[in-house]
Amino acid sequence: MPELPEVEVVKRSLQKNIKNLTIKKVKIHNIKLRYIINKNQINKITNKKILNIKRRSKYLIINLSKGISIISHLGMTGKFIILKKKTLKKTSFYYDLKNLNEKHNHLVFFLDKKIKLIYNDVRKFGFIKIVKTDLIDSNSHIKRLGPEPLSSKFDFIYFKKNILNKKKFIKDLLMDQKFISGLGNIYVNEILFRSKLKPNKKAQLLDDDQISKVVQITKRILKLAIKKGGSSIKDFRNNEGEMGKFQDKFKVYGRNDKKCPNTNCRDIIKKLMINNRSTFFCDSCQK
DNA sequence: TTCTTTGTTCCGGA
DNA sequence: GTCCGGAACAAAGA
Repeated sequence: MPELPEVEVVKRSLQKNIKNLTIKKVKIHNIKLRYIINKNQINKITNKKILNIKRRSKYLIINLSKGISIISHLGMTGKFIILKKKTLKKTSFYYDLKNLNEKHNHLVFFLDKKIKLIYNDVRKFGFIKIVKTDLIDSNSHIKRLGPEPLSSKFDFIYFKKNILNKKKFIKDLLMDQKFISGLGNIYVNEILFRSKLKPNKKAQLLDDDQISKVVQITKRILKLAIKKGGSSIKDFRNNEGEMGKFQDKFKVYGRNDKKCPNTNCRDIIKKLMINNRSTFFCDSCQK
């Protein structure tokens, strides 16, 4: 489930592998992703050079020549896979390819040097949109996004200013992309455990120390997760078919009924639904 | 057949 | 007008 760190890992991998290549041809196997892809959109990106790959929140932005860009969201199970003749021989990647169900390869981009970029998405909640580069900031997906958690805009002062009168639970606030963009259910559960905050604590009740802590922990966890190559819960893989390693660092996510990882605590991790999302926490360690 | 999974959007009520 | 919670939606596997 790609959240900010996973999308960042994908971005870096795309930068390494497909930057400066030209899209020669695009084959659509399935037009029905989150939004329907039409032939006209595909025509706009053929014979364009890939200038840069960026990330905003959980969105990938691929800048092409002639002022055209691709905005993509991976949804739950979206993956970009880079296929080179050379990489086929690497065992880990080859293994992964064999296990990849080809019927979920919805788009194939044929690039220079016989490199193929495949968009594979089992659930089809992800999307690809073609937009003019100078209209990205005003795009409906992008324009309402709050600050990037790793930017200097997300700090103690911003947090404190924006929780006044916030009756939301702290968990819902961290999930709110208008407040802070890029976090999803998994990382929010982990951030709250490490910040020692109950998910259903009202945001406006956080004191200064708690605000400092949650800001600091958020940045630290995201940086570490990026360094570890993201998290592979079910099927996240980077472009080269490799798993992330951050899931080994999970302290609460998916660990309901198991012992709290804090050595001096004897409680077990509880699971409850908040806003229809699985929420994992330790009743003793989180206040 | 039903349940679960996710991020986003929409709607009704406060 | 704004805020908030809940539900709907997309698809498929268990």
